[in-house]
Amino acid sequence: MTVSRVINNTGRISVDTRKRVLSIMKEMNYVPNSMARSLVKQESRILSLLITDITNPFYTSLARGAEDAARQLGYRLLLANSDESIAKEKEYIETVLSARVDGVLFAPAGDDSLPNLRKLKKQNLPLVLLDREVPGIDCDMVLGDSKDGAKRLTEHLISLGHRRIALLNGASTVSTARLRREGYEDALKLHSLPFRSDYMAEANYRMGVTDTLVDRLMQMPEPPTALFAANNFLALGAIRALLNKGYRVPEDLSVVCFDELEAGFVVDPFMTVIAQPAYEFGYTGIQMLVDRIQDKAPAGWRRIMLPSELHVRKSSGEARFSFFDNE
Amino acid sequence: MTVSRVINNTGRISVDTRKRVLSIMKEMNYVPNSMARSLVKQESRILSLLITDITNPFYTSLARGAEDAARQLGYRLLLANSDESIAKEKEYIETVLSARVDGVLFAPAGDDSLPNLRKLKKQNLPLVLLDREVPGIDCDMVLGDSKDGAKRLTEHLISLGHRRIALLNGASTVSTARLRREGYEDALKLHSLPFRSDYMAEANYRMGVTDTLVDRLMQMPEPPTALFAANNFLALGAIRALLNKGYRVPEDLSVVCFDELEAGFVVDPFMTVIAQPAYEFGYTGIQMLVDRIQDKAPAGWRRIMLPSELHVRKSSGEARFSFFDNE
DNA sequence: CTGTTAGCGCTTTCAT
DNA sequence: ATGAAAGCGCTAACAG
Repeated sequence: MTVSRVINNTGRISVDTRKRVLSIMKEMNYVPNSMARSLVKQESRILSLLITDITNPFYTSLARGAEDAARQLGYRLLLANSDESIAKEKEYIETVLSARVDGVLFAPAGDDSLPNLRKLKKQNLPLVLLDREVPGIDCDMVLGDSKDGAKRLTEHLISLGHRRIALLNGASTVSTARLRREGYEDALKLHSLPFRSDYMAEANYRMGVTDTLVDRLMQMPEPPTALFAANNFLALGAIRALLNKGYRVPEDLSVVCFDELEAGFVVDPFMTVIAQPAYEFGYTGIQMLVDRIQDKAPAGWRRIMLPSELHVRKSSGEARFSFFDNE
Repeated sequence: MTVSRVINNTGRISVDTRKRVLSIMKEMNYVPNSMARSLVKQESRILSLLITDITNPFYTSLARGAEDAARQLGYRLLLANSDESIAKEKEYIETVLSARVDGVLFAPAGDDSLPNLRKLKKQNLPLVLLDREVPGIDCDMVLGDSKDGAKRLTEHLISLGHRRIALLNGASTVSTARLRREGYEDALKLHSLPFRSDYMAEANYRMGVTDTLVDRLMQMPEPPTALFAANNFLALGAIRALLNKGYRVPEDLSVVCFDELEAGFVVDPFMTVIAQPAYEFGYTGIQMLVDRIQDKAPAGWRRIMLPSELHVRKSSGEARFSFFDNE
């Protein structure tokens, strides 16, 4: 009818009819059905964002950025949470596919997300990968410089006099974990320090650190004097385990990590971190996605690498000498 | 066609046809269009959750609870974030209404959410209010016992010897803020302590505490020796301001608050809090909502009040005497 | 067991 | 400036 024209402010309509339509709309509490509209227009103006841990401030900041960008560009944002689970990710793919969203912002759980992502690509759905790369998938991406950040964090520890630096890493199936390890090894090499596999530990990014793991590290004949945790929650888990066991940070072990700790660091700015611009991850991601949807994007895939900052705080302190050290 | 029957596993279908259909579906990467389906079925199997601050661990835990419950009950969850803004809330209402979701879980920004909520009710959309009440709206609710929690927190301070206890409250347009103030006043009255309006301050729940505000409190002739903050972020903001100004917690000022601080308290369990079961807020809310949708709910409105726990930690210490005190 | 018809609420496109 | 017809992709209700 003419109603459609009124709603969409399109075509010529007499002032009178418009008024009448609007008043009747009010009267009967009419709300347009966006599904019906999407069905015929073949677009939903909905974008979707998948994060791996809604509990982690890195991802909530990212979500806020994505939300703001989406709103400004006239899209709605569907937010979902995979809990680092490939299975939930798969469910999620089904949903967004059948919901006919216009594009997807995707923080993959890891390399095993490949089949999930392939499915997405097969439908030609515009896709931007966030934070983590997945070998085998070519698409737009917004990443941090994990390798460089890890290197700077490790060098910070070395500059403090630490020679025995442990790495508490995420699963090696996640690109950021691999790169952070590389950066860590690079820094060691650069300063002629040996890489010791017994200083390596792996855990889930979602706070999967156990007391046992910390015990193993601290009860070695030559325990580390510093620990580089690959993300904020890993660091928190490690510190909790350390305190449980009666160790102090940084006196007994310096701890540094990737990603800011918002609430945590406010009480008493504590953690030395490489802070990534989480909000910009989301904001930039949505911009790239919408560019792609509206065919304003360049032909090739874009790969944006956002800079990070080293914040030195209290969790990292000077190494104290011991007879184990050679230097 | 027959395809619909295959997809929905409904009606009688020969094994052969089913196989053929499935294989062709695979071949052409067919994905059912859930909008078209919802259009005819008049239900979307989508629930929607609005929280006021995606950055606050209380709400992210709540969201995880809602997510889990929704998944288990066969619904999808659309997550959104109002930033405590009535305007964003309004936009959101438009969205969920036109998206024809089956029900809404709603944490209102405050009493001014009333028109927004009325709009929702006018469409007869099943609605569950979360965490905050709104005068004028009758519906299912999941709440915490703000008054009792505030009372217990205040009494904790009193039992520590504090007589001059300030209240840093949320906006008085939010029901929880009003109730927390009542609980605070009750505790004072019960212990024959005077209520002093100059010990009251108001700020936005989203970390809107300024150094000025803290200054005003601390530079009074009789400054408070303890501060009760109405939520976690208010406490964090206050502590940050205090540390900025060179005060120590709890030595110079004890600080306690509502709601847990997840990440924050892990580093070194610090804040004395009334912890609310955030996850259960979300989980229970979805259950009530789905009951309502499926007409399994009782006739009247249900109002569930979830219990909270007092966790005494380091941010609250014994009051030290001063000549200002009478007792 | 499978196909047909109709219609969910909208937006084209083409009349009037 | 307004209306009529057709169809987006699906399912309910009947045929066959």
